[in-house]
Amino acid sequence: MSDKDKNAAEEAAEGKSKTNFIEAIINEEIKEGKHEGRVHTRFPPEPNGYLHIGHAKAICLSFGIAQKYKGKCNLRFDDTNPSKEETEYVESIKEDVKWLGFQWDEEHFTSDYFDQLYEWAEKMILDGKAYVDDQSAEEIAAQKGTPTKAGIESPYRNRTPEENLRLFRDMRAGKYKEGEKVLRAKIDMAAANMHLRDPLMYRIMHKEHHRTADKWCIYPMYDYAHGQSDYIEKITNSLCTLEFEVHRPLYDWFLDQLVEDEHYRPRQTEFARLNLSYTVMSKRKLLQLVKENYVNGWDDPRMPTVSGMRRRGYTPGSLRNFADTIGIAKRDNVIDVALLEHAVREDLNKVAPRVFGVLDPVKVIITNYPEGQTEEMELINNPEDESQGSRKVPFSREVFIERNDFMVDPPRKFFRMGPGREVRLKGAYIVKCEDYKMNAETGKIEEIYCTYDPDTKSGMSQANRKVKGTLHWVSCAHALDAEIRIYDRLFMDEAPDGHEDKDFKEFLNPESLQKTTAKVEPALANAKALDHFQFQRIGYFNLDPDTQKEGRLIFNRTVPLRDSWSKKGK
RNA sequence: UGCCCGAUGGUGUAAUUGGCAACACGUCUGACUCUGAAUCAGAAAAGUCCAGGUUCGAACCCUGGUCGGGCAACCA
Repeated sequence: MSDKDKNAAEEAAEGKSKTNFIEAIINEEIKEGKHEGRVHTRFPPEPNGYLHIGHAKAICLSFGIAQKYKGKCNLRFDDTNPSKEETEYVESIKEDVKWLGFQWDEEHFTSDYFDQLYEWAEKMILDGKAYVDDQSAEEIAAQKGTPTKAGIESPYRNRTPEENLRLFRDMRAGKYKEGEKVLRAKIDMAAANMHLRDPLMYRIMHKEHHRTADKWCIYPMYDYAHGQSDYIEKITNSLCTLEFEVHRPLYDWFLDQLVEDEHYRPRQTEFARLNLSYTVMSKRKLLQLVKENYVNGWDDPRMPTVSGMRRRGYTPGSLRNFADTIGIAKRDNVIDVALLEHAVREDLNKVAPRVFGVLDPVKVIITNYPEGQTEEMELINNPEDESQGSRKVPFSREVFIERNDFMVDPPRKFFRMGPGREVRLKGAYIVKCEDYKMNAETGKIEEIYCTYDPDTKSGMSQANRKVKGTLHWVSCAHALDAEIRIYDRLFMDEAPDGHEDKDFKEFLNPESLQKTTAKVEPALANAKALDHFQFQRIGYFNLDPDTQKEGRLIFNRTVPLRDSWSKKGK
């Protein structure tokens, strides 16, 4: 654990951070002496996909609460549906949780509890609380009624416990086909809460389970498994998202039937899930993007997955800060991605070295600089961290600058180059734009002609002269060509998330991934590959995305014109 | 026309649980800058969905509305 983490934990323990409503509930429980002040949470993903930024919020919450109260937090894989779950996902989830900076106290699988759950099911059958239904899924659905109309009881509802037990054991023994029989809880077909209308507890699935293989052919449903798993693990606070709110009465009902030690009864509390603007987080849709090759895998840098964001250069700390900033509440929310991007910039600015690279080069010729001369300019690697030192960058008569760092007719607050203007080439000289060559047909700038002031080299007497702005540059003679993948937002507009069936792929940004040849400084010669990300206001480079261990570089500004400039004119 | 939940500046969250509505992001203005659009200084912006009620006092409690979300998978 880093010092920073420690401080955060201590601060939280001392109650310096703001308290959310869940902490208020826990404080109340502690005051009442519930669980003897013990706090034990859990993060229970289904291993059917990769974790995304929404999960990161949930992880920070459950693990964060445990840290704050010096309690425990378990990682539990909710693997009750073998048709969707895979070991690949289990591994990625563990990796992502660790990367986020959390270590779970216990690791479990719901499948570890299949025996116990089965035993409890038999008990419920014997108690007359559960029965085997022979009807089809369609028939059961039809009998369920609607939110405004009560359901009707199954003709099999009143079988004797003995018969139910025999049938249930036969189900387990594999005597029936999928869909032929199910086990249902006997609650109330007229309940106002649809989830209480004799919900399914077990269904038959002749499927290989990623952990129990073919041991079972009946699998428990989420509602039957979750509360009991919490109970088994002695979870005190079971935190989940809002859509499970209507499940809580059922969660409690099952516990009512089975809890023997009230002391260990867990409590479910719901919070609002994260919604991010311009971001699709539905696992189903992310899976579709992967399967249909719209992206290059779950960890494609454009994906909102934890692994994608890792490749994109987000730091664990920035994600935790983000989670902390958005807080926890029960009301639906949509967070602007700008807030997330702000969190990375804040973090990256402190750690990432700066380099020169020109994505869209225009040649600048310094007409009064001696031909063939080269100077080594000393550049600070990170203005926010002296310990990162400096490097030498060669300078010569012809340099590339960014195309959008020059405007023929600059608006009021444009501090970069324009005809007749002086700007500083960062770490080198002040230059003045004397002339430029424009393609008459396309209006494209082809070359810019400048003169330099030899007395203004960084560190020299005249170096402090005020100029409009500062530009990054790369010497033409020394520039390296770098194949760069430029990543931008995956979705341009608000694509429908969740279960809406509109084709969200229509909202994909066709230019979310572009390849270009940029001019970069020689120091990047050993970079294996460069991925460039547009974080709204800074360009960010990830060196060597394969190992993900190498550099975090900030390419000196690659910001497009601000809207407000064009609005205001000059 | 059922049940459950929610509603506080543009956005998101607070408000010592009934006691001066605060913080962050964003926006705007100015300053500064060898690019961090960072930083610094300042400003605008809600009177807490509406209508009643209780109270010395209500964002908070009560009643009735309005609006928004969720719930009818052999998914989780």
